[in-house]
Amino acid sequence: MTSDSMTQDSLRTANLLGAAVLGLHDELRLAVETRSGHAGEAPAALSALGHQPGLSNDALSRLLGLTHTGTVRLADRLVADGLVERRPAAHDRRAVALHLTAAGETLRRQILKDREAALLPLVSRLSAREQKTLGTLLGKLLSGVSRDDTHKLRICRLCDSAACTRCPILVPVSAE
Amino acid sequence: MTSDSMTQDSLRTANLLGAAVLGLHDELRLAVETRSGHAGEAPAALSALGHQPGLSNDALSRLLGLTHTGTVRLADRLVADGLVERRPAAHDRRAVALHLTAAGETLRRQILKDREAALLPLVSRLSAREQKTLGTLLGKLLSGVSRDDTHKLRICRLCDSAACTRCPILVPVSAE
DNA sequence: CAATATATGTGTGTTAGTCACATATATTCC
DNA sequence: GGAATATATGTGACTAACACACATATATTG
Repeated sequence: MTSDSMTQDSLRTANLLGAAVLGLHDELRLAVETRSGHAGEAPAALSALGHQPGLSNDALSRLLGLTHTGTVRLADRLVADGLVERRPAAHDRRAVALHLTAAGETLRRQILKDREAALLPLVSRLSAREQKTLGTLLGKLLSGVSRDDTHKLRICRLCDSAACTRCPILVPVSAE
Repeated sequence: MTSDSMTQDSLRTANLLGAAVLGLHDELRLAVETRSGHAGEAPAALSALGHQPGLSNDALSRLLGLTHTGTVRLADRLVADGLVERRPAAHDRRAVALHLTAAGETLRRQILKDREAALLPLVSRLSAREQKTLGTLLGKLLSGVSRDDTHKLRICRLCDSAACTRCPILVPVSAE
């Protein structure tokens, strides 16, 4: 195999990966936005607050990739909808601890279920062996994109912790 | 392997796929929006008009998944930026044929290059054999999501036709 | 040729953000 | 123990990228 054809093959695979990411993202976005009744980062916010209750606005903004202000406005909307409540933070009287309400927790579960319902039929078209291979390859790709710890949490902001066994990117606490 | 563990493994793979889609989509969105100076579907519109010059507003709206009105406004912005021009359509005097200007074509190439620059280093972390396997698996996933012909074109709206050899989902683009 | 369907575009509204700025609390450095 | 500085939240004003309701122009069909 010449270097040129290798490059050409890599380009093809890269392009195909881009198409898959775009096509699947469309599906997943539709799934989580329809249920939540909110667009943008609202579903991710609910999911992240499920993982890490008591997150501050500031921490949440880094996780979602929004500005601080945008996150405050997002929290406003979620509070207005009765999905999130602002509590005083434990050790910092400036900070706010964001927590899901019971309604927020219910909605979060439904969002994750809808996301799963969009993904599972696709994965199920593959054999058990193919699924295992896909998992390995995705793990390698993800370890390539992920940067610092915040970014890793960011990538996982819509994950279902119940389904995330042996997460390939939040790997052990070793040296970062 | 019990059915339960199979389901659990599938769930894990599905979740991992979701994380990869989200993490990669973040990267790709940043890449194409930064260069284009527009958010939302503008980069995809430029790319799609590269594939299919002369697309009508109506056809473009279906491709991008926007309402007709949203597409008209998007075209307004692109025309105002000198990237797109509206020409009379060939056989329908109601319709408008959207074409890239020279500046639009240049920007389109840059957008595709930026997208490729985000994807290629990731794919290159895999061996040639792994890349081939990934391509096969992605092809199967994509044939699972893609529905009608319009939807297939939609998935490919940001593809680089130069890199897309042996596209696993797309029927020939010739006739519109 | 009348009725209907299709394609574009305008006025108005909404959502999800942004930036600039103000306030309150922590932290750090003499 | 202050003073300077950093951090965290929040408000006012604005913008981008859409959506909906409606109007107009052209095609198509009965």
